[in-house]
Amino acid sequence: MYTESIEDYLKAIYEIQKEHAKVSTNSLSEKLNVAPASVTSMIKKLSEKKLVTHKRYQGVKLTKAGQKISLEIIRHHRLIELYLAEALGVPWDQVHEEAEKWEHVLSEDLEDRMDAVLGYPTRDPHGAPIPSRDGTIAELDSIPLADLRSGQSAVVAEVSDHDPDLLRYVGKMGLYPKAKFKVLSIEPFNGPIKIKVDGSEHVLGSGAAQYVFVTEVKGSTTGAT
Amino acid sequence: MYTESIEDYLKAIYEIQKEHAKVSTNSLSEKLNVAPASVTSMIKKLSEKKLVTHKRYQGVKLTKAGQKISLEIIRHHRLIELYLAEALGVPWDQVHEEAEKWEHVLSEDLEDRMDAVLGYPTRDPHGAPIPSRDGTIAELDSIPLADLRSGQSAVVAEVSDHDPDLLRYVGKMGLYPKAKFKVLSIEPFNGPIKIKVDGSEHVLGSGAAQYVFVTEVKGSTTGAT
DNA sequence: TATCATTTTTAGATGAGTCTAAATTCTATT
DNA sequence: AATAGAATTTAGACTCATCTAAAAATGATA
Repeated sequence: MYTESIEDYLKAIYEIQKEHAKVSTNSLSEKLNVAPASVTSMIKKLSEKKLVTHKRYQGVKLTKAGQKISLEIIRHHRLIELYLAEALGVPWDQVHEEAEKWEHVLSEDLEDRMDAVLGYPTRDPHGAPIPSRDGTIAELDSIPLADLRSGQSAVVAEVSDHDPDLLRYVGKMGLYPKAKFKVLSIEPFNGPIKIKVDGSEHVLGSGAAQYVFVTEVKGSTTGAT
Repeated sequence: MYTESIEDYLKAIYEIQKEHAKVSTNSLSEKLNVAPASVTSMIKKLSEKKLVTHKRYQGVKLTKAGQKISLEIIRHHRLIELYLAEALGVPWDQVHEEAEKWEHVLSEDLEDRMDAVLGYPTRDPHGAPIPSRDGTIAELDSIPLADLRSGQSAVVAEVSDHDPDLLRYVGKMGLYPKAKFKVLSIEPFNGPIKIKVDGSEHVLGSGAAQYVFVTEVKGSTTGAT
């Protein structure tokens, strides 16, 4: 077993790697809320344990072994989130925080039991894919809502869980995973976006729209500038 | 919030205090699997935080504040045990280990949700009382099964959860909390005990019978020597 | 291409919790 | 009451993860 701290680093590296290719000391420092010097010394340790590869001043990259562990933690995290939401009615903006602590102490046996009770799910409450036990993960092919055009309709695939306020904000509009909606208008220069979800209209700031990812985009691409 | 280690010490002190009045450095050392010197230094810290009182060479005692915290942890522990058994079907010999880790990271909100789902229970799967939120606990008035006499019948109140093997052993005989049974014979000098539970007979070593606590004792006290 | 701001690393310290070995205090027995 | 053996505490060291301050490397631009 690895320490909680090591698990947190590996998870953070995986998440940054998914978006940025370069996983810098600074990005980890920000994500984990620790000083850059602390990151450097942890990187040294992870590197010795062959969980990451590291070239000085060039960022880190997970090894096979490192990725396996990070996906195990992410599996724990997302199964827990879904379990809390489904079985105990915890609101989707609170499940992340709870899972953040529990994920490090969940046994494999309990993981399996939760998985079974949930019916072997593939998505967490925010739409993020749940890695399988053997370490495969179905990453989504989705785009930010902010990139849509007027007149297009789409389906919510995933909402970033990094900020509870964001989740409450878009939740009030009904923008949960699998929700269908239509873009009525979208203003230029990152202006507000008017959408129709389940019969009712809402206006959404572009900041939030960056963090709502959608699929099944249909309709005119020429509606607005 | 206190560290996991502090919580473990407080819980251990509570548990020893319940049986032994003197909570010695050595008893803590054994219960927590740490060196006696480590206990001494932790006692110093707990004492500074006013969670225990301590006279050198004379053992420790929980303060009001210390007891409150230890009961909160025990509440977490026992609610989790019951939840795991009821909601996820975890066998009663495994719930302790799982709860031991989870108890330290359980939020108050989740505690409340589990409490409600379980219907505000008063006993964990081993029959131990669950402290209330405000820190009251209904300690049981029970005696070890080993102290019974031939011919007496009684009801299982609680089984010690300190050893999973013990739980599996007595579980095979049906000696769960609330089970009624009758002592058919009991041999002297800590000999084997023959009992009848739910229609079938079993023989039980006195070692195990020390850790099974019973109430509602009825019948002859004069049956055996 | 030389310089300067940014990023990263090194050096050294800190706090938490643990350990071993040695000293001290207590207690039971003669 | 003296003393042997057990329990407890002190002293000093270790690991883990972090920090701050300072040095070094990078790379962007004038």
